[in-house]
Amino acid sequence: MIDNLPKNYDPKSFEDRIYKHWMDNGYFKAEVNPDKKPFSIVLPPPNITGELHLGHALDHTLQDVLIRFKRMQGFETLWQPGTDHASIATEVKVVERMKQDEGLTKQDVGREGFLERAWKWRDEYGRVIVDQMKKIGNSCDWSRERFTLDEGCSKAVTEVFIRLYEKGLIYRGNRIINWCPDCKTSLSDIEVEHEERMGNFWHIKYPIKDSDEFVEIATTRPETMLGDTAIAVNPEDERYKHLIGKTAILPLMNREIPIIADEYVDLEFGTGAVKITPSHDPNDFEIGLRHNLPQINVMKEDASINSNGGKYAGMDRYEARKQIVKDLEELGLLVDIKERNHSVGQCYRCDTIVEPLTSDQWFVKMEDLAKPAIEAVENSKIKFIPQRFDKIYLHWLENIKDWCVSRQLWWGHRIPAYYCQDCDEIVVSRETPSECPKCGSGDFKQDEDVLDTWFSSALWPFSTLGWPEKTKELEYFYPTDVLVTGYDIIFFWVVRMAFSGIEFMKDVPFKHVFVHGLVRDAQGRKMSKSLGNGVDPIEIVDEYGADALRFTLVTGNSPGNDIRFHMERLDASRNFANKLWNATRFVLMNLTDEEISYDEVKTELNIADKWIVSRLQGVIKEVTDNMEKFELGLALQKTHDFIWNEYCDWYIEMTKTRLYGTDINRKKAAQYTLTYVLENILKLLHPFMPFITEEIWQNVPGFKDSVIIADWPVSDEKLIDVEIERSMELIMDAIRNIRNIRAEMNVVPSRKARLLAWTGREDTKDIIVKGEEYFKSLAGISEIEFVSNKEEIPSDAVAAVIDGGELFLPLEELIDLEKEIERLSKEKEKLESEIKRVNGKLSNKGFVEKAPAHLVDEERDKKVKYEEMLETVLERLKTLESK
RNA sequence: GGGGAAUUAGCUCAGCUGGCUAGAGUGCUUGCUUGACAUGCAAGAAGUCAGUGGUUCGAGUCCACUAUUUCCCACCA
Repeated sequence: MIDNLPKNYDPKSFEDRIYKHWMDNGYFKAEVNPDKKPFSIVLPPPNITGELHLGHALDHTLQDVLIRFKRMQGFETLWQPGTDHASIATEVKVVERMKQDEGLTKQDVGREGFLERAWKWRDEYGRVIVDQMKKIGNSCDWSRERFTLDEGCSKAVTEVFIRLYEKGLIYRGNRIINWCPDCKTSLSDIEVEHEERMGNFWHIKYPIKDSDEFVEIATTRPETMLGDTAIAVNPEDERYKHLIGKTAILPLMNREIPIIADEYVDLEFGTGAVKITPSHDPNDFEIGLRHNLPQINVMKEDASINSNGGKYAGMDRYEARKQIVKDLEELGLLVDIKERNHSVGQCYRCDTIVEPLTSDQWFVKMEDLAKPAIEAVENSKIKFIPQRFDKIYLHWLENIKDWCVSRQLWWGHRIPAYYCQDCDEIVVSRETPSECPKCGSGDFKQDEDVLDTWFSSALWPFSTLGWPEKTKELEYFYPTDVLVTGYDIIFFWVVRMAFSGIEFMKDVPFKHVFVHGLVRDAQGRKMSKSLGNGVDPIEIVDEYGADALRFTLVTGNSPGNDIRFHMERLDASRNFANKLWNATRFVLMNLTDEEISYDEVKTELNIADKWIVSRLQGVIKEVTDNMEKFELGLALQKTHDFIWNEYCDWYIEMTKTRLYGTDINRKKAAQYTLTYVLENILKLLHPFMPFITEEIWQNVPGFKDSVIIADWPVSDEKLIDVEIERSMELIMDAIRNIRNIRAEMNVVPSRKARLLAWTGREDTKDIIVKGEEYFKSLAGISEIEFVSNKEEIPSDAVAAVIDGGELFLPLEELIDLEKEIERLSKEKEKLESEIKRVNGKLSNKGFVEKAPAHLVDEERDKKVKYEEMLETVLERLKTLESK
């Protein structure tokens, strides 16, 4: 007897120790190894803005499962970890902290002072994040940890910027962009979140010059009228045709603006006349270009009105709006105020309402880059799982616009563009240029702006492997095998990695994109700080263990779908861990140090041994298939069911008589099989529940090294025995039947009963003989007696009808006739409905002719079986009712 | 305006390419201190697979429409 495990599963007592064991042995380390096939995943680098949440835990668990699976399969696995500097998000946080702790602003401390604080922040949170990932069990190669703002990544960013610039794919221009007045930076289109809101639609009339006429326009943002430079109408609009070419007077500013015709204007919408503000509306901007209209920007960087706004200069944009409406009203130019639902753009980091405005920015030209990225998905070089996401990806890329990549921030990669202070020349270069190619001046100033944070994450799959150097890692591990990420960052990240990888590596960055959903709270709401409904994964690990958390996240989750997180499910997961723990304890308590070989026991293996071994092979095959197809939830569910229902509930119980018996050979067969199956169970479960499987593994004598590096099991066809499985099904079915009778008849568990078996077929008899010991140990049977003539059965016995026979329990005084009739009637109804169903199928000519032969045969077999059983039941009912 | 997803037991969800009597966890009912586990064991009740059509020998699964919920995308001022 080996008794080295405590009675209850206590993850805290071993998880940290196990993780250290893995680290000390270098099991996570990836090497370039030409003798092995590579398998690589890059971790979506978590933002250093804070601590990890359940969404990360899900994302990381899925990756760890895949990596561990492949590692066991013998691949050279690289899970490349790292963190993201998250330019704008982190800058917002650092600014907040600075204000709170020191009462200082960015301007107070200056660029250098700010960056100093930001790096401090990064050191702090970078460490926290890594610690949290370790707690969850992630087997990343920590020796390769990277940061998007480290030296290597920065070098890659500069290189990419320069190469794109030289290719003409990056340009600087004055365009309309999204401006966040709070972060005081430009934003790309996807960094703006649109929300429907109720707002006002102000109808304003503009006087026509040299006329008594007015033209009425409608706007949701009256303050932008300060920058109006035209009025546009549809050229086909009969109402306004006569005004085209005339001049209107812009109220409040008293500026003369032309009335122009443009197809863009919708006759049906609003008044059919549109005020044109090229500097503050993307459509107006386009119209302005078409008609050579001047651009008048009326806002400062905090969105207050600038000197172009006349008497409103200095006012906040909403204050100005109020005043403008009031002034218009006083002038009698405000015609109407209507309520209207319209969409408002907000900054994705601070929720401030974004202003579109014209500004000098850097852009990436997207058309040429998008094309091959579209093709990569179209011809399946990149496959989305589930597939439906390729539509989303394609739609986005097909409608892509140029990407504004400059940000008026400090925390990030500074743009490698230098401006000659003596002429207007721009030089894009790896380092500060010494001489202006145009005027010869040596006086340069680097662009103040930094790059969009996604510019650097786009390079992650190759920048982390050493690009632009031609490293052996890059050669060996690129392209990565699968990218695991949430659907919410397909646009931000997946798309950009795709076109960057294709452009600079001439190959896709990943072959599969395994998409998961968001983790929501029990009510289905997004977890967020402001709602206070976030769950800290580390608290869960402390309370339930990392394995229970991982189990909870993987089960009940299918690709691409959100999951609701119910704390109660953690109990179930923990209970499963405890179950496995105790099953192992049972096995260990019944082992000796002596090693048992297969040859020693092979002639002693009985029906139960052969059954569980056969079933194991089936499970191995199915689970492996599921894993290969990214069906991780299914794989885990099947492993769980096998362990609990088949191994624990049936097989372990079936070994007890032999383990407690005196026949040493029979005992050894059970010990051998228990151990063999346990070993395989631990392997199958390890990717999902790495800690408990490792802890158990190392406590079983004879299990070599660590389960983390054990070979993934391969299903052995030779060990699959359909006949045995069928026999065992019959025995288990009979046992359930007897248990059911005993429960319904309220037979006390301690009361053993004789079993009288009548069998119509020889094979059924054989099976019952083989299962005799299990009827005794699992169904409370004292002895089995076969009868050839039903007349010998006492009339007060209770019957269980099985395939090919009838089992009688003579319970004498305990029998409740009515109850027994009721029970059998239920049985009868069930059989009748089954027979009806089977007959329906078999009498259908189409089914018999077109369905696969084995299915038809199966139905025929069933028909015979059920009809036999029904006959027996009817007979029995007749006997009872005559009493 | 366009696109996607969801709708299966009281609750939370699986159900992969159409083929056993539709499953699990949890909750519920009943009985168990059975020498691994009460974080457990055994037995049980519980489903019109949202609705309507269609394809098929066969539909929870495929197609169309409808309803409800939900997410994403979009420049209608």
